[in-house]
Amino acid sequence: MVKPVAPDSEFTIRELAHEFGVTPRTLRFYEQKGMINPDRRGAARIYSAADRARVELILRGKRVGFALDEIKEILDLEAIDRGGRERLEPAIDRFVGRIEVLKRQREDVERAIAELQAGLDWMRERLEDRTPPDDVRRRARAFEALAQARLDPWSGVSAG
Amino acid sequence: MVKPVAPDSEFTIRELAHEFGVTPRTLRFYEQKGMINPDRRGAARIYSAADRARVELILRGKRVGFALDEIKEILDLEAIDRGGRERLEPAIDRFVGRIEVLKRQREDVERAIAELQAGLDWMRERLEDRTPPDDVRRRARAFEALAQARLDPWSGVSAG
DNA sequence: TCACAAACTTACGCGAACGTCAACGTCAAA
DNA sequence: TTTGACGTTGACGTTCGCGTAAGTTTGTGA
Repeated sequence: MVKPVAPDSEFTIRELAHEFGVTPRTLRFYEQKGMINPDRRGAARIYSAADRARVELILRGKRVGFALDEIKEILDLEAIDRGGRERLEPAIDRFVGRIEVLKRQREDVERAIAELQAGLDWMRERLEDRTPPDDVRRRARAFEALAQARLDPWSGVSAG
Repeated sequence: MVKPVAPDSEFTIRELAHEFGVTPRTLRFYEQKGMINPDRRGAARIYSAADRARVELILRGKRVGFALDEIKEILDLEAIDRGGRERLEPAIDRFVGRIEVLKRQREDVERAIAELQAGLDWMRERLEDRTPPDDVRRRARAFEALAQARLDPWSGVSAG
């Protein structure tokens, strides 16, 4: 899925944009924000394998919900490293924080998948014009309750 | 983490907003978009347990990257159901699509966690003023390469 | 040498998701 | 009765992540 490329590879802006399914404008925008800085051949941008890798990380970062500024911070690890201990320590803290956010995100994604799957099963039963079997009903209960904007009395409420 | 509440619970806008870490303005905004419609006591909004559950789903949907309009569609499952087959089928397709997106996202999150963890280990070794051990170096290699914006010749490139 | 595609810069625009006033109503405590 | 705290409805402002011209330059093939 992620093609490895030779480290001496070079790409035009259009090539790279097309590969990642974005527009050239997007890559220029990232550059303007200081997230990448490709070499120039004349005025034209020429992207290296490292630039390509950075773009890849930027886009994955976006997909998991990070803002561009946050991704930039991650990419600036090099500068942090050269800055010595006083810059390294808070950076470590922020990294730890980000990882925690991601772990929560992982749970959210799991739950969202389960919820959509429950709704999906329910809809499919309806499509077959059947009354959903009990297990499907159970899994879809929360979803159905949401859809109907009402709750059965105390259904599924565990004490505590 | 997610408190279950009695189905006859009621909440003011401020209570609910505070519980979920948003502002009242946010809840009014969702209502204006037709995603919730709490009862009124006079002019004041009064939120039920079902409303609360919907808000919960909205916010989780947001965290996993759905747009509000998409979340609205999910919440409108009831209307879809009452719409009969011709509305149900395309809705099922979109649900399937959303689930696929989420599964890809799950992979992205895993990779992002691994990357940040690699970067973190690397930084911690630097902080200890030690040369990171080989395994850490290996895991952090891609990250370090990004940070330094250069790549060792053909490192880790599996022929393909 | 000319044409033409593809790059460039500059700059304004836009939709999403709220924030932030402003101006007003309501209700309980002092 | 006045003072707040909390609620309401507009309506405009803001930030993010680019889209979209407009006009210019650069490079390559005929």
